[in-house]
Amino acid sequence: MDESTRSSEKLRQAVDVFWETFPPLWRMIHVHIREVAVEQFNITVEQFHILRHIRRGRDSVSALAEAKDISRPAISQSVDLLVTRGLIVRSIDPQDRRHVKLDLTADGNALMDAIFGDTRQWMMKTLEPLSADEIQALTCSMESLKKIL
Amino acid sequence: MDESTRSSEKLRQAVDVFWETFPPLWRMIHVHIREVAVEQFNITVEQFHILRHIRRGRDSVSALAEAKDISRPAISQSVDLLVTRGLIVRSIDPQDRRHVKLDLTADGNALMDAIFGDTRQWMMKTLEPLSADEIQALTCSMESLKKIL
DNA sequence: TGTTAATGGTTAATTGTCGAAACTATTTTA
DNA sequence: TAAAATAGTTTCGACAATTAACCATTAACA
Repeated sequence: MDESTRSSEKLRQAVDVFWETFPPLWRMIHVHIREVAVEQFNITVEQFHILRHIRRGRDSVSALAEAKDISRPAISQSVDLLVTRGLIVRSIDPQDRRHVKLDLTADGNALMDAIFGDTRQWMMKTLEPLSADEIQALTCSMESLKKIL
Repeated sequence: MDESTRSSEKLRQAVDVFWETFPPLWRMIHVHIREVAVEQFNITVEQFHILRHIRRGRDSVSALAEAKDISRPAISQSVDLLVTRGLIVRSIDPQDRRHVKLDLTADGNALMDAIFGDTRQWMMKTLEPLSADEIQALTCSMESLKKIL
């Protein structure tokens, strides 16, 4: 077995273990967020993700649509709902009057703080069984993944 | 700073880098699967996930509903569609006639083989820039995550 | 400079998916 | 044997997503 064959076997192995791990993990997180977001704050998980993106600086309908890979009208409607809920505000950019800037309100920020705080607690609790080395390896792995995205 | 404070800082760090990495990564995968599943095979990503679960042994409506955390009627309807598409078959378990066993048809299996093959190729290509050590660390991390789920 | 194209966003109409409630059928339990 | 629990489906209402058409603004260019 030559070098490249061996390394491609490793790759394949990584991909396979990925499929056994990521989907259930993501699902757990999804379920947890839903519990907090829906039951405590009465917003859907999708709305949570929109708020999350706005908080991270995606401040227009187009940017959100691109980030979430759904249509602009769909975003526009969700934004409508979140505006009426008082969680975000629209404001027109004087530099480019086509651009409608989106920002979290104080309420929106407070809600996100609460959900993130809660989720972080939960995730920390979930990861607690791991050893310090495993935590370290996990962090490094994610750093290297982030690098290639 | 005592021992437990330091380790909880590490945990928090892991959680934070997680949030910067996972959602965009998952989105990329989602987009890729959609490209293959929708454009080549004309099924939705959600349908793909149902087929994936069936393939992995979740062979009843209830098991799928539990695994995906959505209602049984929703699953039942999706299953309906996939049956009419000829991708899965329902069969009644003679041992327990309430239980409707779900199985992929030859077509369904072929479709999943194709999507998985394609996706694996794509993921391997995506992970290729990583060094052998990084791949190794990634695999280990996912093994340890799998352990605690 | 004035027309055209591109960008950013919304509205309207349609489709599709999900969930709750109600139902049938089967099996388990008391 | 009657009641309860389990497995699945059907119906119906609510919500979310898409496409097409639209308005406003800015950029491109002939």
